[in-house]
Amino acid sequence: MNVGKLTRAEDLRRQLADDIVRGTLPPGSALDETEIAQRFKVSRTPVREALRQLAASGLVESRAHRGAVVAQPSAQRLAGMFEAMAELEALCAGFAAERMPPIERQALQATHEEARLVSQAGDPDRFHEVNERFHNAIYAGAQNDYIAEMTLATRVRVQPFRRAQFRNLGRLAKSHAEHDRIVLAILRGDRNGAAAAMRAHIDLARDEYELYAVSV
Amino acid sequence: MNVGKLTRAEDLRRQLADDIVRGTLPPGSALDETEIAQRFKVSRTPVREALRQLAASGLVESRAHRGAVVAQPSAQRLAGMFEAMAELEALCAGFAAERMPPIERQALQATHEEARLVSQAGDPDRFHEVNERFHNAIYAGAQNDYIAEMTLATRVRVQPFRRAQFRNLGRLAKSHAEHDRIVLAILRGDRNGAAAAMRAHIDLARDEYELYAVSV
DNA sequence: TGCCTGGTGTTTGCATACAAAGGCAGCGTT
DNA sequence: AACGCTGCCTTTGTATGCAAACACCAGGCA
Repeated sequence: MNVGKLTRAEDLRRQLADDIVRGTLPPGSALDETEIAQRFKVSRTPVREALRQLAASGLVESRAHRGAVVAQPSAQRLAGMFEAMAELEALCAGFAAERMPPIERQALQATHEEARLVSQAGDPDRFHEVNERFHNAIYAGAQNDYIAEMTLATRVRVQPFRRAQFRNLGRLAKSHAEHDRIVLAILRGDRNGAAAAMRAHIDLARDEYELYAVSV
Repeated sequence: MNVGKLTRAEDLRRQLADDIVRGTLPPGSALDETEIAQRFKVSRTPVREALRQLAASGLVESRAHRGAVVAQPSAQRLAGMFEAMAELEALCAGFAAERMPPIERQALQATHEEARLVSQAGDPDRFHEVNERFHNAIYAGAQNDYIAEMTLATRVRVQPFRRAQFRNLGRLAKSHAEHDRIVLAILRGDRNGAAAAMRAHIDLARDEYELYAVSV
């Protein structure tokens, strides 16, 4: 159960965060301390600590004496989170265009190429994984760990609301075409171009989400 | 002791965060659970919860079985935090230029005017307070709560390292002159101008910090 | 009939006791 | 004399029990 050197609370935190991000625990789900404790065969203490940390990171909302639920932001707040993500990712892309060392540029190109193959194969889950690596490579390329962490955290918090995104047919190919423009701009050191291309990419992803959301 | 409706853990979190931000607990200070519990006359449980939350917010660092200390970022990471702050504040200022409703614009002007008087009076503590209100008004003006929170959180995390900033002589007057350019750009709806002015303002504040830091 | 009030039940918040993991010091060995 | 090992001690991690707060329901009063 508690493998390795991880503490139980840390283990729970990861597990719950994963369930939230992957959609197993959809927004609004109640998180009962006792129930979780029994399910994971631990006492309430580490469960409480895990929930506190998740609340601090924004994935769950908890109010005193009234329990915790998976965060369910308003439409307005969600729009704000998408906007923040667009700006942060654009910032990372812009910095990456200026600062990314040659080796990382090559790795980015390789990941991008890998994504092309996967998108042609039409495998949504695998594309999702490569897509994450692609964006992470750009965060790292910005050469600013603090900004990279903020950007990743925002992506994680938005993730529960863009689940079935790549299920949607031509999205894979379109996404890859947008990535293409981003990569070219970064490789040619064009900060403004990279930022603009990334902003456009995220905005399109948001639009896809909205199309999906209204149809649910 | 536990006045109002606040829970003990929440109370402790605020108190400790305040002590860290105000410099009472300088970076690197050890945070012993038992010692804090005795000092505040509570058990270790709420102390642990408070420390966990502070760790999640980045103000303290804690490693399993090895205790918690007030966060002490490397010079490189601190530089990254300053850069992030500059970009986030610039983003807020740019959005504010486009989106701020008339009433908030008037309030911003009023705060700015108040700061002028205080800077002429040469009262560092009071200027610090008005300065915070000024920046908060711009965060709010961006009309995006998520971005506003991120920006404020970054400011808070950097705060322990810019303490004695306004002690330094002519900094008050210079700061107010920079604010002037920011306010003018926002009022004329000049997004790029506002962002650029704010970025310059934060960069100068960072430079002042570096001057101060090397002399310690 | 509708609203307020009081009681009860369920859930969270806190305290205390115990377990376990690291760090350190002292001793022995090389 | 220096290095490594072992055992203790300090500190954190977890469990459990109790207290307190909120929500819901029932009963009475307007």
